[in-house]
Amino acid sequence: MLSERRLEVLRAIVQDYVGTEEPVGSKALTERHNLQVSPATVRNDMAALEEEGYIAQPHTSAGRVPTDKGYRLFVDKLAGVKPLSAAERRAIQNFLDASVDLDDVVGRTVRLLAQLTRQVAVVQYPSLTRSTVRHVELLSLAPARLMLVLITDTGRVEQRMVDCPGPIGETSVADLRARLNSRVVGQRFTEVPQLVQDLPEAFDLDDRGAVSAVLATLLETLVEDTEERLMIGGTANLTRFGHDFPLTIRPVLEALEEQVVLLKLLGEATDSGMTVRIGHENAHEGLNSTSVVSVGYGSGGEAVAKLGVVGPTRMDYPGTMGAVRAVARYVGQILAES
Amino acid sequence: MLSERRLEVLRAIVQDYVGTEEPVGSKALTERHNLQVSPATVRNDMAALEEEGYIAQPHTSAGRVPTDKGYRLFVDKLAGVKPLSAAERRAIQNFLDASVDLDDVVGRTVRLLAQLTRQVAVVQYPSLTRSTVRHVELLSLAPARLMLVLITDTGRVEQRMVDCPGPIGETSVADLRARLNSRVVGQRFTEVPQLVQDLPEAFDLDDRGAVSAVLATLLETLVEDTEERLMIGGTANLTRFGHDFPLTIRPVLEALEEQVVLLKLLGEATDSGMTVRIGHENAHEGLNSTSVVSVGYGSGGEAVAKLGVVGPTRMDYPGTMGAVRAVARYVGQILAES
DNA sequence: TTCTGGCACTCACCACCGCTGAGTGCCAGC
DNA sequence: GCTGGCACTCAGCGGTGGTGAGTGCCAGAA
Repeated sequence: MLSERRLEVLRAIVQDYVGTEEPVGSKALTERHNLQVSPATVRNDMAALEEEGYIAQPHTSAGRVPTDKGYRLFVDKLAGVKPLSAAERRAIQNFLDASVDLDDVVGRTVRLLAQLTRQVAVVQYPSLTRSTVRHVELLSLAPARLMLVLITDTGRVEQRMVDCPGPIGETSVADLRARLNSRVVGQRFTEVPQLVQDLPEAFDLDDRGAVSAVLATLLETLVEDTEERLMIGGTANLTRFGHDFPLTIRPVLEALEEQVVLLKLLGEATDSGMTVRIGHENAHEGLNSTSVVSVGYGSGGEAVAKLGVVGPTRMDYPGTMGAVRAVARYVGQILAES
Repeated sequence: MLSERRLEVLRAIVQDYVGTEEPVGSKALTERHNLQVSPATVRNDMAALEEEGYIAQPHTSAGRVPTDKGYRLFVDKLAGVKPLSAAERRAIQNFLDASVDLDDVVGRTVRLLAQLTRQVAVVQYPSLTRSTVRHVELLSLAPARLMLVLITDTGRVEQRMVDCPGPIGETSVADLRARLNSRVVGQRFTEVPQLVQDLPEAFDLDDRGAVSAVLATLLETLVEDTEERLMIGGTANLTRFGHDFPLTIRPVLEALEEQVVLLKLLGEATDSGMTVRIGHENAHEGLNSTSVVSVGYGSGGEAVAKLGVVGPTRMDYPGTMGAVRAVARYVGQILAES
């Protein structure tokens, strides 16, 4: 087990390295943090920390740099979450309060997160799985063509074309619309299938084909849309990544363009707490030199989606975690109000 | 006026430079292109071209590099648009045909363009200004709260909350819905305001407040949504930009995050032809070392929105223009079908 | 007039060299 | 277990010289 002082040394190394972006040596450490011991002692501690794999030297005769394992220990044991200042919190609230619709909420959240953390921000649109149906609308566009519009309690709207096997009259459409709504409004997506399965039986034989087509499209929309949409922002912050550019930044940009990768990234966060994945803990290898801080947010007590930031492993963890948590909290409030 | 051969030399310089990314010298030129004259002659021509500002030397004793003015001449006079191969065209069509909804069409288009051109792609969502109304839907959510849903012929759906000054009955809502639709369906957005202005008069005094609120929101939506949405992709291609990285790429990433900038960028394209803006021709200074190739696309004869790519001034113009034009054409087809 | 071969010149790039200084590991002594 | 001292390592920096691609200019040929 590492002594108290050695942990203190590790903390100091992480803080200094994050600040200066340069390997930190024993002398500088004793000067900047009042460790009350000599550089030589610190060197011994560093040797021990290196032995255990918490820090590493880029090359002999250079200072030490934290490893992924070192950051992990730092995040788990040594650092808290740094709360935002009152002014910052007010600014967040004002900025988000000005949103006009769901797209705007998400867009603003992304910009806000990117700006606060000076990193790349990722925000998932509120999930449909946990959402409930607010309204289903059916419109006749042509005799055998309908448009289905689904509106959720989170303010999301999805629409699909439905091509029916045969024409369906306006009154039948109205009837179907009414019956559909009376059954599914206020219900969770997951419960919809069983609630509508016997609907075709209530209609004339002539119309059943069309009704079935509508239901099929509806169910498909519910399922398909569980694949969430995302918005990302602040990619310009990647330029602050490091000096050895193209190689570092490229795989990250590529990873960020793949929705699937991003969704997985966020997906691993648990509902309750914040998740921090450091360097190689990220499954995707393009993100091996990045850390991801993510958290769920929700309108009620439950999380409906996730948001987070992607940055270099050398990031200000307490500050980033503070910002992510605060933003998630406010977005939740905004969603609850609307 | 430049002689035929000098134009030929300029063309050769552009082609070589685009291929190798290195300043091109007189000897290499005569070897790679069969110019039928000696390097010395070419040197004289180069001196003349430089005099006129079409090419420049990064430093003495280096080869020549085209200037923005040189590229401009190349694009205007020396290069055609390189059509895609039959296989490429088939691939485009197959890929786009698989789209399920508008978001998907735009998303696929962006990915396609980025992949074909190996540059950053920007696609504007079909504009509402030129669109027509397919349907307006009104839903009562609470006694004095309605939801307004607007569906366009391009498949776009917008929804807004309407808070009415007082409660409005279900029959009045249905009446308003019917009247609204009978007046505006099939009409252009720009014509809607005058078509609905006298609607409140058809209602009881009790309901007029609510009707006015609905109309106000509708008109607001029409106007607001002329600010288009965009989708961008292929940012990872920026890493192929140049060697002197952070400085080149950063302002571009920043510019790409600002919707306003991008919209202006595309906005300058004329409806009919393709627009190529080279280097300093772009108003935004972050994009001074990039070229933008853009073109309008549309479902009918008319352009409803724009799309394009952003890349280094040193880009393969004929190929890029070919890809952009082809993609725009197919997207237009897809939109016309749906 | 226009093109060509020849020639001197320029200068970015690269490899090499030695210096400097931050940082290290180890050890003997407190 | 901590400290001061000491020898060692090595990335980074600036200077140096050679190389070669590329140039401009000029005199002579077509």
